[in-house]
Amino acid sequence: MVTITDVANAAGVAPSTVSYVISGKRSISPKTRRLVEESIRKLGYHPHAGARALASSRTNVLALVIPLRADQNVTVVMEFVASVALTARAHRHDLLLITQDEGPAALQRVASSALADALIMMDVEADDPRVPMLVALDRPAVLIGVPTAPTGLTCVDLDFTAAGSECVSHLAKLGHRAIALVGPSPAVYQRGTSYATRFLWGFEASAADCGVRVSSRPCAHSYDAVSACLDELFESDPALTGLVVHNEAVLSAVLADLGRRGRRIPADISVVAVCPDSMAENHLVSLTTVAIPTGDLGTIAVEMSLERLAGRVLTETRLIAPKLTVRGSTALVNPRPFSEYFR
Amino acid sequence: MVTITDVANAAGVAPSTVSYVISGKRSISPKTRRLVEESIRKLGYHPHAGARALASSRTNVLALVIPLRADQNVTVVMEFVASVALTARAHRHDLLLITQDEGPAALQRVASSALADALIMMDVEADDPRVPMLVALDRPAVLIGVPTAPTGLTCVDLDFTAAGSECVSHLAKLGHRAIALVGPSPAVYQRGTSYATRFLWGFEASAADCGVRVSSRPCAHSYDAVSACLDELFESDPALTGLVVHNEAVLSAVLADLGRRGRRIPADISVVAVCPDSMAENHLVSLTTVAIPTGDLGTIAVEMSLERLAGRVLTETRLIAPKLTVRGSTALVNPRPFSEYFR
DNA sequence: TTGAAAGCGATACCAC
DNA sequence: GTGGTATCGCTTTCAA
Repeated sequence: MVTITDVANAAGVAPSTVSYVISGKRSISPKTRRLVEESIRKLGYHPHAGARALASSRTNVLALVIPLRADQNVTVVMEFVASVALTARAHRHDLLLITQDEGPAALQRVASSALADALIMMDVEADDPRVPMLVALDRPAVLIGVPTAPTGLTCVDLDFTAAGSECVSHLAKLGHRAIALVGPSPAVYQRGTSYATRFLWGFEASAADCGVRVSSRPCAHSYDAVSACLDELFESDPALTGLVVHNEAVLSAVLADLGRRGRRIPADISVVAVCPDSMAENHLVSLTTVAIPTGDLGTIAVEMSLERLAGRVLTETRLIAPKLTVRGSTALVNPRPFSEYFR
Repeated sequence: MVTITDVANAAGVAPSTVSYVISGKRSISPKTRRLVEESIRKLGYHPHAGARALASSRTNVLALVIPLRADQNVTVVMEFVASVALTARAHRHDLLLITQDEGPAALQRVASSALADALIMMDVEADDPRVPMLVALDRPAVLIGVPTAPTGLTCVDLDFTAAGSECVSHLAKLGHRAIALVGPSPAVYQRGTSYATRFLWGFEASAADCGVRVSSRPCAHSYDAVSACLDELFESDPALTGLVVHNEAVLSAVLADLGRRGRRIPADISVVAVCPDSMAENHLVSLTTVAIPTGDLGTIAVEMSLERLAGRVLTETRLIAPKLTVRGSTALVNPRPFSEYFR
């Protein structure tokens, strides 16, 4: 193993000088710098992470806590992980992956054993037992999502309330007067994962404002569940012409089932999907979406963590404004045949 | 911060004794053990990971290198990550996530700076530049996938050749005589990711054996690409009655497009999907699959890494036998109307 | 602008 | 069965 002393010897300087060349924490003569940098390259020196952590109480590692549920939207999680990983690396940090199922104890463990400098946690539930733990910990933490009581933690998320409104008002502007929501799986609501409820608030509030009739159902991810969900929605409001799908996992099943029912998109029914933009073109119809900005969320989460690590305390809940992109799955409402209204 | 000395003082023993209680590397009297364990609990002691790594040259961290491409099968990656994470934790190890785009240098960095004890790498390409790097490193490495020259590295993967055969022979047994393969995206073939070619070998070899006619096309993940791909396949062989889809990302698009063409599954066309079993029920039709055993692969990869860390050298390429599960998307070939054969 | 040396918090060897 | 202590490789204070 190549140590800092090896480098120092090769360059004919003291170990501390090598350390300062690397950290840039004091001025170094150009000549010394060149000498040291060359030795580093020549020897292929990489500082020992453990030794560094021990001496500096900085690991340069961020811990990311992710959900591993099957009923979960995999794409969102993956894109988010990607974004966090890339941003972290851009700031010379590495990523430690923690799975949610380990619960609060894992956070404790990671923080107390100095495995990471800061924690980023996805998929926060309303009354999440990990939140008080995070607060008790001495490390900076950033939440993706908004718990009932953020108690000083930094949060970042899509403004799901605004997103819900946006979906309804877009459809309302196109003349739709009966709209339904295919929501996340029942389990998501049961856990009180806040984005589900926040979206629903916006959805319903906007419905009142726009004077449209709305209904909604959670929806599990099996095809049968999707089919049953649509059955119920159409039954409760046969005049439905607009559908909002806030459940990435069932998107293609919803589209397939609408096809099976002979409902053409967007001629018979308009569909707005809440999902990452990267999914918009993978279906039979190019989808009008309200984007889940996975990339931005990841980047911001990392940058907020680093801000806090740098001592800048920002007790902030940052909600990102939704962006709706019109594509091929929404259109002006199609006046229905006379007969359908009076049967 | 609670240190080992704090615990030692609280228990009235030497720090080394605490260390030995924790590691179990020498016998301890029941009384001392109880005393120490109590102090540990009471103080909430967690050993400092960096200090431990420095002293023992073990980090208890595994590095996992994953691909982040959009054209990639997200579900497979996620399930695999989950399995690796869980197995690692079960063996008291943590997981450091490395993204593939950082290339060979990242592996070098992680190994040389002692960030992890061993490396697990997914999505290995035939002539992967990271493989020689991995060989040069002093750390154990396990590959998911099989490069052209494993040069002593431990590899584990589904036996994709056998999987390809299995798909064909299942369909052949049902009487299908014209079968097509919707393959991974062209990019996967271009990169020489070996599972694609291995599957194709098995697919074509078995076709010869079973006396069936086969054709195949790679397929990108946009709906348009899927549609074009099916166009070509049906054009090159209008009598097609069996379809094998070795591309999880386009599965639902394929099914949707078959629907659009008026081909019923399995009445008009049988479909075998190569994907994790967890995806079998999410579609309009319950899918006959050859499972990608993400869970097993992850578990085995971790256990092999730990074996090598324990000094047991197993220069082994382990291929897992495919398992085909019959569900609702394959059926006995449907004799086509006379007219279709002669038009 | 540079060097010497005292820790950081564990592990594991050597004694007893 | 237990304790003392050198050691791991780096950072950072103090001194020059």
